[in-house]
Parts: sequence; structure tokens; C-alpha cells
Amino acid sequence: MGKGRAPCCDKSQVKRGPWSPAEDLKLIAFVQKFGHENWRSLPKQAGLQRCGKSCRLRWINYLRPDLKRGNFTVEEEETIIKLHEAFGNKWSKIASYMPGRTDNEIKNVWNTHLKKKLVIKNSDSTSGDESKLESSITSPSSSESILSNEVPIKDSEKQVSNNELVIVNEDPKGSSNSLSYSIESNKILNSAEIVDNKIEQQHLSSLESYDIDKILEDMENLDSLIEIPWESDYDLWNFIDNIGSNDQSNVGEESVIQDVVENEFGVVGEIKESKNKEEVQPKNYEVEQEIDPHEAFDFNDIIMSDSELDFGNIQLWSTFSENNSPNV
DNA sequence: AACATCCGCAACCGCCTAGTG
DNA sequence: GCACTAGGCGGTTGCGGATGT
Repeated sequence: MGKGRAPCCDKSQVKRGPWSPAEDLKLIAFVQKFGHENWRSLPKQAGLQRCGKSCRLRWINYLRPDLKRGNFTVEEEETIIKLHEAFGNKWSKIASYMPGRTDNEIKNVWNTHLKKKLVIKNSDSTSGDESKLESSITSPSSSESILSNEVPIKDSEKQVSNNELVIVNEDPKGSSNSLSYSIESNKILNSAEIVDNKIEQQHLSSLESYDIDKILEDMENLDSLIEIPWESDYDLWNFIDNIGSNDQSNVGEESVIQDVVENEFGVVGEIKESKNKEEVQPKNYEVEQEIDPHEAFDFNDIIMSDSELDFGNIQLWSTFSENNSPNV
């Protein structure tokens, strides 16, 4: 071995830059089936021309099903500020106290919003107004649901609006361990997020005096409370939604994607009404380059019955069972 | 309308650390 | 204790959309 650190992979052999939907699906499908015990070997096995690190990052920061997505709430921002006071730039540490948020996301929010805000706040501290920080990144709009993943919470923890329906079955014993969720009218809502939000609100309300022990305790409880379903990704779904409605390129791959979507995610028919057809091409996605089929694993392998799936805590929106109201 | 600038965020880079032999 | 590997982490970059001129 020569001097210096060996590169984690051969940069000339791997694709870089934004991930395509097809790459995402391959990664998701592979991780769902085989897990990610070895990121280094994963790309080759999954038929991805990506560095293992890149796959790991993509999974952790974007594809992981338990990600919350959407804008940060004022409470979350305040939590970040408090945790940053305690831990400094230990983003992963901070992220560990904020389920559904990634260290990268928190880091970005800090660098782009909160740092500036704190500077302003400090310079204005003579004004004496120590009221809550006004969130510049929180969209208050209640008209968004699936797009922003900001799901308004009603007292009953059930959300029924227009064509959207989420059923949250509360355990009559109060353990909150059983969740059900539904997809109606081609819209998907993340019920776990509703519960997540509720718990977080309780959790945050207990944070007034910033009790780290309390946070830790809640976090432990959180792990046992929530089973998180596959969370829809707007761009991905939007892309998939429009597969077949545009040009006829990559027809084979599109049909595979469609199969995966229908068989694995339990979604049939249109996924979402596109408000604006100019949005058809998702932001930040590239046109997928063909991957050598001899290198790639057989995509059909990943299309399996629910009984074959064992994702532990990570669960896709699996095809509904006979009674059409699956329990997670 | 065209161009310049700003801003947010996904992705990359390289160092650090833990695990293993 | 050392060498090596892979995963994790924090800092940084660069693309693309939003906004300003």
C-alpha cells in the first residue's frame, strides 16, 4: 500500500452526484431484504454503481423509513438550540435526541438558520423580548399534508380530511403499541408520524426546564412505542406516479419499479395528483444510467411476499392483508 | 425578460474511532 | 501494541431554485 489513506472506493468506477429514483428503489429494496451489514459490499450486490459510503449516507439521510422530513417546528428548533448549548457541534448526538431527524439535517438547519438567528437574537437581547424564536423555516400552512409531511394532529389522533384517511388504533389498555394505518384515495399518510408528533409534543412540553435525563428516558420509551411504516417520499412517488405517462425510455426498468411499488408498497393506481405537470421531473434527480445487468442482482429477487419480509422495526407499506386493515 | 446574487440542502471529503486479527 | 478495515462523524462544497435588481 502506498502512502496516505486508501480511498474508500475507486472514484472512477462509481457514480456520483444526485441519486435517481431507480437507484433509490434499488437501495431501498436491497436494504429491506438483506439489511446493510456491509456498506462496502452493498453497492455491488445491489447493482449500484455507488460508493458504499454514498449508499450509507443516502439511506441514513434520505431513504430511512423513520425519517420525519418536512420543516422543523419551532419546538424542534428550540430543542436544537438547547442541545447545541449542551453538546456543541455534536450533530449525531443532537440527532439522537430528535427521532426522525438526521444529523445532516440538523447541521444544515443550524448552519443556515439557527446560527444566524441566534446572532440576531443575541444582538437584540437588550430589547428584553425573550419570547419564542420565530421560525423562518416552519411552514404554518395546514393545507399541506403529504407534501410536507406536516400532519395536523387532532385530539383523537385521527386525521380525516378530504380524501385522506388515517386510522390510528389506540390500544385500549393504553400501551399505544398497536398502530394501524390506511391508504385511501391514493394518498398516503404516515400514521407513525402522527404518533411521533404527539409523543414529541408531550416530550417537548416536558422540556421546559431542559432535562436531559427526561429526554433520554423518553427516547427509550419512544423506541418501544413506535413502529414506523414506510414513509412516502414525495419526489419518489411523484416520479413513479408519472412513469409511463411520459416517454417510453427505460420501459423495462419502469415496469420493475411499478411492480415494486404495487407489490411492495401496496399502492395501486395513481399515487398522487400532480398539481402542476411541470413538476413531473423531480428535483435533484438524474436520468438513470443503465447498470450492467450482469453486475446487478436480480431485481425480481426483491419482489417477495410479505411473509418473506423481516425488517424488524423497518417496515414497508406492505400489501394489505385480507381484512385490509393491517396491524403493524 | 434576463441576469446576478442569495440560500438551502444533498452529497462528498477526509479524519476519527472501534473492531479485528 | 500494531496494522488494517469499515463505519461514523463533522466540515465543506456545489447544484439548483428562489429572490432581487
